[in-house]
Amino acid sequence: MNYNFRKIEDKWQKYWAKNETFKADNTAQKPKYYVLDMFPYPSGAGLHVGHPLGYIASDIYARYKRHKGFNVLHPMGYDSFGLPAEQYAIQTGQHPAITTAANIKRYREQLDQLGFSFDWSREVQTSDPHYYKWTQWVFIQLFNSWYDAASDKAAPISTLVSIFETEGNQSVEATCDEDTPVFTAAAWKGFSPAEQQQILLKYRLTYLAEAEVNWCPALGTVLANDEVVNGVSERGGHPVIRKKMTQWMMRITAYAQRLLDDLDTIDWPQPLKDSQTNWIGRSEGASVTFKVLPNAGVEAPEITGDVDPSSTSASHKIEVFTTRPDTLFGASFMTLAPEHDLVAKITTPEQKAVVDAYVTATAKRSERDRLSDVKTISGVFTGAYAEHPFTKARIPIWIGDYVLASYGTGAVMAVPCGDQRDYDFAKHFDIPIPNIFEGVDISEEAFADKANTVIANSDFLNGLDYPKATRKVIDELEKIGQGKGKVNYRLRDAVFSRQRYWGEPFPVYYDAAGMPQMLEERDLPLELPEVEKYLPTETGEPPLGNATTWAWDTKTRKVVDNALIDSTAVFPLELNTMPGWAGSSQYFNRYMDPHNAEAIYSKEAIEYWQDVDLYIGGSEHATGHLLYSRFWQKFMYDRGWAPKPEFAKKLINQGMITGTSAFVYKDLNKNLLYSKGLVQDKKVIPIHADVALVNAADELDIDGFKNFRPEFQDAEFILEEGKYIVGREIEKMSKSKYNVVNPDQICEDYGADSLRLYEMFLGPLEQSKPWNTAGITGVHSFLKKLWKLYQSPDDSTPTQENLKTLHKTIKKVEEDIENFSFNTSVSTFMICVNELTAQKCASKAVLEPLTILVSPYAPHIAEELWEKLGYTGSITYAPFPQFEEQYLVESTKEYPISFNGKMRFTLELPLDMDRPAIEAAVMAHERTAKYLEGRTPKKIIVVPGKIVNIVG
RNA sequence: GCCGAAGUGGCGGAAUUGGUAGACGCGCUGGAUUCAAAAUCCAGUGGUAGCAAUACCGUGUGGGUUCGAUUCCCACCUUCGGUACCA
Repeated sequence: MNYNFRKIEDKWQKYWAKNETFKADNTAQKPKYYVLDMFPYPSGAGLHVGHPLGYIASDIYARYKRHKGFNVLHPMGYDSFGLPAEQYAIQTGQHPAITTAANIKRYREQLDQLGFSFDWSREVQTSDPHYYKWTQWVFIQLFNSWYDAASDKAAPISTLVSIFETEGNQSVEATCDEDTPVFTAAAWKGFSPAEQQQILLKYRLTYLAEAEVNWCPALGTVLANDEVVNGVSERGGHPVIRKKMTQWMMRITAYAQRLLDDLDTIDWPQPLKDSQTNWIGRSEGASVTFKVLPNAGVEAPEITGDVDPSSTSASHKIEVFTTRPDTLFGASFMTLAPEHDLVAKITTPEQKAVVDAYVTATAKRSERDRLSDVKTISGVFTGAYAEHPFTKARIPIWIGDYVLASYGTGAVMAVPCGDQRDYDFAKHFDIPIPNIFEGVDISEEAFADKANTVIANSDFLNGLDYPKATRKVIDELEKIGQGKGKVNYRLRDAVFSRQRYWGEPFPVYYDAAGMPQMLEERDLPLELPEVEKYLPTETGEPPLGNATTWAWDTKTRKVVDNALIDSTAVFPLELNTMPGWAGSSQYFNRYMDPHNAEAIYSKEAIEYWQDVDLYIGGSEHATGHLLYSRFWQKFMYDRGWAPKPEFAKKLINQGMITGTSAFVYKDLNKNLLYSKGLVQDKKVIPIHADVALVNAADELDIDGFKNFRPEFQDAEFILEEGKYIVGREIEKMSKSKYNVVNPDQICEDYGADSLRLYEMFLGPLEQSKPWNTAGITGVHSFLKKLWKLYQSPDDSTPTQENLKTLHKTIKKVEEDIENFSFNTSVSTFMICVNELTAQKCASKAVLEPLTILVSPYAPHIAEELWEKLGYTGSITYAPFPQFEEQYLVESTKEYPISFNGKMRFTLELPLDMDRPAIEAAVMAHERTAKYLEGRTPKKIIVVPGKIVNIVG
């Protein structure tokens, strides 16, 4: 009987579905193990062979853990809100829900075909109101929380209000907006409700702010920093400009230090940790305040109200952040970012024209221009001067676009002798460069070597090194109240608003005072309204501005027609929607109890499952999803809703499977296509050919190609040896590059088990590697051999040889699975089957454990063979075989021999090796012998002619 | 520029803590089977020299440590990923 993989796979997939074989139990007594894949965005293109790589790996591990006696949670779902469905809707008018549902259906078919052991009863979809009800719920909890820096955790906003009522905010340590005024309890009570709300907004973990954002005109939306790549949008590559807008923000900066510290507690890949560390960008230094000297013609400082007595001081102040406070005496000028608030206030009338021109010119330049053009030095003098905190020297204040408004305070104290950018700026504008380093020549470039710094010409810092000088200068600055030690982070609060339709609506309406009000938990979910157009409105409002029924009636607690808005009982709802990462920041916890309608998940469920034990997904989410999720989890932990401050103990990044694109070469001017070998140095344009039209020998199917690209119907093909040979190049697998290999066809030709084995066999899980279907015959013939081995299983006693082969395999496969080296274990299987076939082994005592070993990798055939061996039911929970070393050691023996009549040592060597051969081997290695003289090694392992191992 | 990963046959890739480099698979060569092909099975396959046994050379380059280095150290080259005027 032949190996009929189609019949077998179909049979067992139906069996698993019918018996709910992989359904996880929330109350089992077994130890738990949670294996999670990053859930996919269901795109219209379906899966290609690269997508399932991580799913296969996690499935192998999940099945392995089941064999090891764990209660395994292995769920799957869809991150189904997103831009492509919306763009498709804009083009076709088709509702995104419809396209999304169709795509999900297709994904599910493809996933089922591969035989994954997902517990589909726990499926979630982020665009399902039953799911996003809880995304909205978390948002409300964030709104109702503040960050108590004293206890270093999030707390309910009500605790903050009671502090305000009893003692004002003077002693409150919180992570809040920089412009938060200081007030007393009495002042607090005197504020109107709207004013109180305004102040609380400065403390909430999610808040509204006028923020400079990445605005993408082509997409009509705001993008987060990680969605902008090289100044253009990650999706579509459209230009992005800076724009000020009122946006919902997430106060992730409150968690910067904890996000950094807790990286040490999780087993994640070092490169990924490095990029998070980099992204958070902690730097230690000091903040220093410079007074701006009064100057004729400079506008008088504004009095910003009576809440903050400190702001009524006589002059403007510039606060800077520096990592080199020790070089304070080398500061010879200051530079402000062109966008800095003070620029307009301190510029002298004489300088006003040039400054304004510079500011306007900079604003016009896109972020991309500014980045690509880092060499040009530009800037202008404001005419104003600041006062050095210690020397009281007059320091000119410049503006320059090398200073970024978004980092630190948007202002720097420029120390040209110690910083190359300051140095270049000073040289360019002829600003003095005082030297404050002992024994260092700064005539050519700045001296930035902290480790070898000795300070000079710096009053009380003279002779000190970097650490000492830093400590001293911070002490002195604190004494005069003009600075303090400070830790600065590059991490910015995350913009949480998107001007899109296909996302979670905010559970927010705006009251008569324009203040945001949250819906209550019982009002959720607030479902997306229907709109006629998915584009932004003509007035630039988000797509939800097109909805006619999008107002909140506070009496009936229902969404009502916009016409009913009266600002007493009926109010407008928020028009923005949440970004893509909202839905993916808690899904791993929701899987624990996905159908709970009363809570995001039950306490029992999360107490049982705790956290993800193994998370597998791509490294492209390093500074997006994986950072935001850690933030949400920490928040949930602070507020007592999650038992662990980190959601995933171990994470593996699977590598990308790249495609091997094929190219034809068109003559630059003529409708001529050259075979690859004939191109040489002719001027040609490479054009993608569909890889399906090329055979394994890189030969193009010319007729097929003419159908594929009708514009070459009449083209002349210049052949070599009667063939048209294409060029090859490794590229990302993508529809537009015509290099996509589809798993359906492979399942059809070779079966899912072959595909699973082959994807693992291709190479190390974490490496990126090119797809090449040719090699799949190797693993496929392994399955056929395996099948043959089971044709007449008997009850015979296994031979020593059989047992050796088996236990060698158990040992290696178990080690490989634990190390995620799935590629080498597939090789081990092949060797095992070849050996057993040669040994003519038919013993059930060997075949039974072998079936269990293979089952995580090739589950369908394993189930079928399991049945052939006479077992009923699924192999899924059969105990993983135990490795026993006794079956491996039979072929070596230890010999005590003497060498040179002086030393005694022991050899471990094959039985068939004679003594003269051993001695000849040792003699041949004089240098080794010399090394051995005077020593007493425990054991020497020798093969003819060479020493393999010396122990002791 | 900075941070990280990686360079091994024609190809994908193996190689426990330093211990027979190239496992396993693809491809290729020869053979068996076949009217023929597919499929299957057997043998060979890093390079150079040799009929052969065998010898020498071989893990990006140049050094170093070691009885012994793909593995450890230093310098450099190349490729890929991340990040970028971060004060």
